[in-house]
Amino acid sequence: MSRRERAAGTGAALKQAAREVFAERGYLNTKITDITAAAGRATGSFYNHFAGKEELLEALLRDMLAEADETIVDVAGHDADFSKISAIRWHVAAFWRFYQQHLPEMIAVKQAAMVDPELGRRLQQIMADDDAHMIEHFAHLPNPPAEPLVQISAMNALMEGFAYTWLVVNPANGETIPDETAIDTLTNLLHHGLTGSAEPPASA
Amino acid sequence: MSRRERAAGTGAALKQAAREVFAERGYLNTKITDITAAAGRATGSFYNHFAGKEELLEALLRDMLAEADETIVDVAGHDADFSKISAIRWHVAAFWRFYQQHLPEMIAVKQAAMVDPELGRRLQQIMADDDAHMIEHFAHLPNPPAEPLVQISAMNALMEGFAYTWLVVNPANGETIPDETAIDTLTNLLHHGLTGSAEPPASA
DNA sequence: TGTACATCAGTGAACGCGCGTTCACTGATGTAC
DNA sequence: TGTACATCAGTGAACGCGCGTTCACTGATGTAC
Repeated sequence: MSRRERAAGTGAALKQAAREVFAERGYLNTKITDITAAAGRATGSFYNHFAGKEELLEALLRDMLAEADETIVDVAGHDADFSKISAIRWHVAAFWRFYQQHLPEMIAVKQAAMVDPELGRRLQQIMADDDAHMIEHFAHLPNPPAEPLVQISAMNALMEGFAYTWLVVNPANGETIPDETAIDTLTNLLHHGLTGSAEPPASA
Repeated sequence: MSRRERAAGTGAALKQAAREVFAERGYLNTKITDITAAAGRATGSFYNHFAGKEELLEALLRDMLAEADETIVDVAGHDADFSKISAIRWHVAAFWRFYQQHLPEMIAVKQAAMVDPELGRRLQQIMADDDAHMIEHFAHLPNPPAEPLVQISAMNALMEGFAYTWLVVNPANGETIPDETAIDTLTNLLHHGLTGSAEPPASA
């Protein structure tokens, strides 16, 4: 095995170990030695690969976004017309799946941003693309909101907070929710809430 | 000045200083010496009053809840019928005001619970009363939700996340929102979202 | 009311733990000739 | 292909900083007589 391969392997092992340990006890409660121990490496090895915990997190986020960019090719089913409940459900489901797949990163980012506002600001920059994407969707609503950014922040607050509650906090206490219930709940709230819908209730 | 008075004064000064400094740089980033310095006392004085930062936070929360119990007497305008938008608005406005008034505690609790799940669980216990209160409100809806606790968690996620964004994060970047816009946005989303309303859009 | 001792809130320097970070060392891979 | 040296990933003990916590001391209030 070449040096490069070995180093790449250790780097990957550290990242994978970090994901596990972040999911288990959170980002802020994780020590460097927790990560190296979980990866089965010596303490000092960590610094051959990352300048610190924050840089490792940034690497994880880069991986995540790179993967997301690849996956986004299969956007079959994407529909920009948010007046249709199916379009909203599609976005909600995509978000829910993404959050599940990247639970360690979601937890870590939330905790890190809370302690380091500068990081929070940088993340906001990255997410601005998504916001722009959402604004377009809002254009299809029967009565488009006067301040779409406020609507979007509400939408994000709802989805992220709900996902954090039901995919992080409650499971730790043994409470879970079926994916379908979660997606239905969010979809319903957003559909009626955003459209100010005149449709009849979904279920009698 | 008697000893008791002096001690009470220092205790109050420490709590007040903690509130200021929590609001300014957050709970997790606050050192004991930050609090004592802001209160104009010596480091050691802190431990005459609190066993540590967490106990101080608990004292702040007790104060907050005690105050809330007193204030709750003026519940004029309270209406349990959540099918009416005015009832929802009243609750949203009360929440928004409460969050503003207790910003330091809200920030601190959010951060502390994130690092200490046990504290999170205890807070959940305390908030269970509010949830029960909300469930009653849901009974008035035209189509009461099958799982009210899920609805409530969504409602809480939305309100808390939105308040945190617009009262903590965004103001730190110079972005603010008028209270009325915030309350309108939340009210609208919840009203239509919860009722699955058949009412016409609020604004043409 | 006055005096002598006890108690206590407050002080801030010093202590010590936890943990991030470093560094001299090892053994294996890469390179030069 | 073989040998000698260079480089580098990995190791883990040791170092040192930051910060929570302690503690001997001070001066003022409380108590006893």
